[in-house]
Amino acid sequence: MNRVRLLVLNAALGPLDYRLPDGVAAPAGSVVIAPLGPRKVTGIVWDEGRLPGDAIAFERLRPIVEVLPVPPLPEALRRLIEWTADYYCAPLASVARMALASGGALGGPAVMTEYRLSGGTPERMTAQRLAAIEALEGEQGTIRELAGIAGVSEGVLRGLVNQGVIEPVSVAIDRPYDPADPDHAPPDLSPEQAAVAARLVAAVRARKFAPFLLDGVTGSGKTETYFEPVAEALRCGHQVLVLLPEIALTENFLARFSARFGAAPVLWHSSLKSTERRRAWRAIADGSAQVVVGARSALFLPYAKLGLIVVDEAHEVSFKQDDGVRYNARDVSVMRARFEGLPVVLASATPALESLHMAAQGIYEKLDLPSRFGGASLPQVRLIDLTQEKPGSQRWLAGPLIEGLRDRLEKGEQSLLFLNRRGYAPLTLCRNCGHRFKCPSCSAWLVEHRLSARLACHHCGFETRVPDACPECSEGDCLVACGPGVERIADEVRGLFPEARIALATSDTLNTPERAAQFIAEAENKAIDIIIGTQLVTKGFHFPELTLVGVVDADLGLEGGDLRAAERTYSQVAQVAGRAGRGAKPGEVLIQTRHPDAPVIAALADGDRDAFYAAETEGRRSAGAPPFGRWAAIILSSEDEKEAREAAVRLGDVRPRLEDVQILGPAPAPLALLRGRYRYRFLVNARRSANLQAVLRDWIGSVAFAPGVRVGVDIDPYSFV
DNA sequence: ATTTTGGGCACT
DNA sequence: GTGCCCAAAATT
Repeated sequence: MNRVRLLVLNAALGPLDYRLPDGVAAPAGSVVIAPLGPRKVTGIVWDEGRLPGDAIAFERLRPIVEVLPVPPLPEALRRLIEWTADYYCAPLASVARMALASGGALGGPAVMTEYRLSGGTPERMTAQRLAAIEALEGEQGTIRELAGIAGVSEGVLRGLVNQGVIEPVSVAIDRPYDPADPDHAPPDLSPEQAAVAARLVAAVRARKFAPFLLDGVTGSGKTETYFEPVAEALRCGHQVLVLLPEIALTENFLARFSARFGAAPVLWHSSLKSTERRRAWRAIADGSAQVVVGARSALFLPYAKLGLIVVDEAHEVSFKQDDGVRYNARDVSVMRARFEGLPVVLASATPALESLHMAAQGIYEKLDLPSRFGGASLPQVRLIDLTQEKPGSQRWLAGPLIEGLRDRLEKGEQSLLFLNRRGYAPLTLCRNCGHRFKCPSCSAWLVEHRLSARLACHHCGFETRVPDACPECSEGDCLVACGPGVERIADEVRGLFPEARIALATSDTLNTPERAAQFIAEAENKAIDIIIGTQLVTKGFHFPELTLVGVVDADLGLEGGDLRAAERTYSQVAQVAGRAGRGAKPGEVLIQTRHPDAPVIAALADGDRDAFYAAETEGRRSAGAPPFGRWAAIILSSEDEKEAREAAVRLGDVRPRLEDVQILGPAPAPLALLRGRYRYRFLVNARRSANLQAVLRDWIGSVAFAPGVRVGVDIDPYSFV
């Protein structure tokens, strides 16, 4: 019986049965077009018996329209899609959509028409035609290209096409990628690196599930080390996926990759143009893309013959996707490796507590790189107690930090100031009436950006010009900036050291690969004295002349009190501190704080990572937080405040009463208004004995919500907004 | 999600 | 009866 069950790519529809026309084959995983009412939808043929649904009489089934000319999604990927949907309480269709992330690639190889001589002769020969025929011997290209080669007009060639002297040929638009050579430039590894590399190379050869935690201090050469198993996978003819947290700033990584393998990797990220996306998707699906370097969305692509996954900077919170399907690419990577039977390497200088716990349990194999490459030493860390060393009014740099900057300027060395706050000031108010500038569709202040003369909401992208007068009281020249952003710190540094060459490094200033490359080139050529940056500068950079790192406000990340605040602060500061002293000269790190005794800050000062992890582990254990228990957030949102509140109350009324699941809420979410939607939140804490997902599905499924209400489930939430 | 259907209601 | 609006049902 040629009946197939389709997973249609529409989150609101269940699985649907169709008929396969006689003579049409569509094994599980095939991507097809099916009729749905008057429309057509894309669907994936799913394994028999794995999608629930009542069998419809065969006579009533409509036939599939078309089987698309792409390889069927492999079995391991189908299992991964099922696991992800189940674990993160997301619709299967939403997860499957991520695998088919390129609509354009599904239509088959994109072709264009080129032309070449057919060997015939025209009825009427002219001088120009003769010249063209002689010049084009052995050439092939578009009419425009051939006209250029032959030195005749396009009209002459079109005439020859009409005569059949020049014939059209279809060629694929998507050119193959340059091949990567595993033996292009083998590195000179330290014995420590070589031992780790050898272990990983052996795992690649074995080609079975093997999770590794590569724990290496900043500057230990993790990248060069994991390039060796990448090379081995290439020798075996397998594909490699390298996940990076921020694809925006990969210049440094790409340069190192090209130097090692003699070719650029295949890139995958959300801002690929549709033609690049199609080319990459097809190469990934047919196996010709050897090494894919991508953001988290590259994880669900249909690799034809994957042999290794590397998650670099695996502790990074940006691996947690917070819109659409809320998955953690670090965790899903391990699951993909399990379904595919592959080694997976989680690399980090400050691993997530969960990862260390898995290693301690023997589930992950831990590989250590405890010393810096080339004999460089780890930087000296010193705290500046802001309650003792007070910066001036409307100033944010304390005396010792200013002295440190002056010292480096005099020695011709570089400094880096880190503050994780874009813009000039996080809050603007009117001195006259106290009006505060607030986003119209979020409960958040507007952040002043002087470089663009705008007030911007960092949550929804709302922007407005900085007004001349207060919109509330109409008083002119009355706006006051409150608090510092990196732009304001740059102003302060400029005032202190007018002669210093200063660079702002934020997602606003380094928003294109060209600008990022230029920044890196200038920093490497010592054309910059002081770098002032956000989050963006905490990872990946290697500037040998950088000897001072100043953390402007180490307490910033501790505010808000979310579950991972301490860990995030620790890894952020440790990572940015790791930028110092990577060359021959030793580095120094100055951390400004109002809480020098807080366990995180003290651990950073002492360089005592184990103490921090031990304290954090105990905190997590007593809070029932991962890895000892599990958290989930449920967000109910609606454009109508009352509708959202009523939905939350109704859900709260039918909450399950279970011994091992505790439910807090509903309460207005920390961002009670986001992008024009009012939000209420439940927090769910479950012991490991509970089947958290099943409890949530039953609970939420028992309530019928108003049409305007959206229900979002966030398993293992990171962002608590 | 998108399209079709059908009920209720005002108007001719 | 007819047109119109909105909610509910169906889509395989």
